[in-house]
Amino acid sequence: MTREILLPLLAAHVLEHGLAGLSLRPLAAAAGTSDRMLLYHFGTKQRLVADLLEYLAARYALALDEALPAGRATSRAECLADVAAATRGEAFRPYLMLWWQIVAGAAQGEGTWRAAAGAIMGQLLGWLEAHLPEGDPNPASAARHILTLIEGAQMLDAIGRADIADAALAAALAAMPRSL
Amino acid sequence: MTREILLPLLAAHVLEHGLAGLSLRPLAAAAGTSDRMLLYHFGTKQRLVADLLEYLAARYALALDEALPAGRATSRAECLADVAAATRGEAFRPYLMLWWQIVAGAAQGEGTWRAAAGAIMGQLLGWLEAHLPEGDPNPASAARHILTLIEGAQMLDAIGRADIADAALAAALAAMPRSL
DNA sequence: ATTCGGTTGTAGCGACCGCTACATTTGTAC
DNA sequence: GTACAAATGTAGCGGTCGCTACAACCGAAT
Repeated sequence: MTREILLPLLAAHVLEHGLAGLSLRPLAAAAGTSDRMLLYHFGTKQRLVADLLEYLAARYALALDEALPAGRATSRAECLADVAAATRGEAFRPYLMLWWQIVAGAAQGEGTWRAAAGAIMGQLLGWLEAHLPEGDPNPASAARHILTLIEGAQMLDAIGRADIADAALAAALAAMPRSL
Repeated sequence: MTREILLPLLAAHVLEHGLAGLSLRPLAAAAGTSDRMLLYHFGTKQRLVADLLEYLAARYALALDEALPAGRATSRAECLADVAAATRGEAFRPYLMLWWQIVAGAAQGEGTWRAAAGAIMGQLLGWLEAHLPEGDPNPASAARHILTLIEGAQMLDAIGRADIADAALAAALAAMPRSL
């Protein structure tokens, strides 16, 4: 049972139960092994979590690529609407539950988590820039604007105030000229 | 040493060290008492945290009222700029560090935290609606829009990507007509 | 002076934590 | 078949956790 076989099983457990109170023995049991073997493969709980974070970030990027439409949007507004529709669905809830724990860890100043969070945001930013309309005069600025709106909306979703997020995205869409 | 005297001391420790790995013995030591007495006063760690959360939310609301300008803004853009300036400063960093842990807890489905998070967002929303210009045709919508932008920006601040937040707010400001 | 309820200290329970020492099994190369 | 390294099981270490039993202290009412 190598690390590569282990990682998806560990990821499944973490996606269901979160990273907050993660402890080796239940995690190992969920993967059909023992704490002893997790430490044998990863050396340390800290490194296990770091590796798991990296693996989960890659999986999240993959899930994004599947869920998001392939071509370019025809306007900034459509781009925002597409990303909102794709990432605010039920399918992404486990990832987002984890995401807010990563943000919390990063806010606390922990380097590993800050790096993971920055990488994930960078990836999303790259996707946004690549999917804005060809003719957009300032895709970098538009992508950052959209990303910030999406993340604010997702936070409000997470705390059970999706109503605020809905209204906000509607207002933002209304303020974005369809011609762009 | 009553609960009312204890709460500010506990809050200070939590603002510095976070809620994530909170344990009674160091917390008690920071307040000059013992785990034994914390449980005597609060009954249970769970209720202690709930009371502390309520106290911190009140303190945060107070800090907001101090930091935010008193009168109405003259435009949606000014309103956004005012709130961004007030809440993205160094003074609010401890509160925001805590905030993302509350969000993470709420995302995990924990009721107490979700309630606290919803209350805090409700308060901020109320302030925003009250400080938009008199003539705003849809203050409810504008407040939700601004709130979402602010929260997205604060998340990006928290993970060390304030650059994205800056660009996003600049773009959002540019898209908000000064005439509103 | 005594009683008594509210407050505090001491000590420790049982559970879980990350991690490790040690022995054993297993697979493989000779 | 044997030797050897990788993989795994067993058991437990030292530590921290939330929480509690018990006794002592204290101030006020009688």
